[in-house]
Amino acid sequence: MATKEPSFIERTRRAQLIDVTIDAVARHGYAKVSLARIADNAGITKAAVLYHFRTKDAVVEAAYRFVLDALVEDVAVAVEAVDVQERPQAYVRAMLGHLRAHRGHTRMLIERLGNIAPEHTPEQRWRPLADLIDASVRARGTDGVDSRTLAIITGGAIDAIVTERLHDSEYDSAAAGESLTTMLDAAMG
Amino acid sequence: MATKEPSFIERTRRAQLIDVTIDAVARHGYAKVSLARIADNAGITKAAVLYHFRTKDAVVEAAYRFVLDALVEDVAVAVEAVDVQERPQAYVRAMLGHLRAHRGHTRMLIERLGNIAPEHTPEQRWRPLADLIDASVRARGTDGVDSRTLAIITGGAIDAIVTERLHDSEYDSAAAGESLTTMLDAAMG
DNA sequence: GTCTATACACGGATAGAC
DNA sequence: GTCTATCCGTGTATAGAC
Repeated sequence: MATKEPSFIERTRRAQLIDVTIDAVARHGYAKVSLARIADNAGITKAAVLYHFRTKDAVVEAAYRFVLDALVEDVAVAVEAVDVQERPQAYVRAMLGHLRAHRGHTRMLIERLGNIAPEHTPEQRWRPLADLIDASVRARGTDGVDSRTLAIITGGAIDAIVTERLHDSEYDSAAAGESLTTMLDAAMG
Repeated sequence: MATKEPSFIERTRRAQLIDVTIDAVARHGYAKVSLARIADNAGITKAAVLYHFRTKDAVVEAAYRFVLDALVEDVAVAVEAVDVQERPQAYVRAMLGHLRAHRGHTRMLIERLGNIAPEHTPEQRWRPLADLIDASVRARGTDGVDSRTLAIITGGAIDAIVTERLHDSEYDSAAAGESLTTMLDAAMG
């Protein structure tokens, strides 16, 4: 039972709305994005926006999804390009690199990741990295490593580095990433 | 010229409002606290709340301040109780310990720290720990350590550990703290 | 000095006109 | 399929009761 194919206008409008929403969040922050602002920047009325999305949150969620998918895709490619032992470090570098390359996406991602969305458990955030860590330590022959904690620590550290760079564009997030990978490497034995 | 002494009722009401606000945030999250809810839980009207505080944000800010002051005080005592070399580790332990002891304060703190308040630069967050790290490495005779980055990484890691515990009260944040202090110790040379 | 009543502006959501 | 009119909730300002 395939759902109805969306029309051309439908897809165009949704893409446009996602685009202006990402922009609005980058400019004014997650909390201050109003439906009116999104509608205004898209050149339509509030109700017209709510025709294409059920609620305002759905618009923002879609924009977040878009940005997140780009990140996940990018990181996945980078991670798979290297040897199993080096994947956790590649994860860190790819994450920071992607956000440096897509500065407009940064604020959206960090402000959302910080918040607690009912439907996204924190596990979804650390599980992928924890799996990479498990595989890496297995390949190294080390053991006794708590991959969950290591992934949580590393993820939090990445957030903090990115946040710092968002406020100070002179901050060298690549160098910070190297410090982090070094610490991670040592912790994995 | 000293500012006017606040009356008994004034101090009592403010304390009560701060209390119900902390509770409301712990229950429903930072974003969903409305002035109406605060007023309701305190048994007065919205306007009465705004008599004691200029705006809704001022109420929430005061509640945040209250919770933050308790944390800072607690951590400062713990840090000063130990030797200079061990202070960064004591900072981590005290931070996690305090949040374990005041679970009702946790959500308030992390949701606020995540957000970007215009008046609070991120430096205020990492500077104290960076100073402890600087003093510690000086005492150890190590050098070449980027204390800013190390503080940012550690602070982000603490946030992530606390967030995880907020969602899974079975999670052993003390053990995670030990992993973190070990990593920090290694990074300081 | 402390509070209630009321009124307004704005944001989000819905019903129904076109 | 798109937008107008409208409604409800939230934050804020003012007047005035006690």
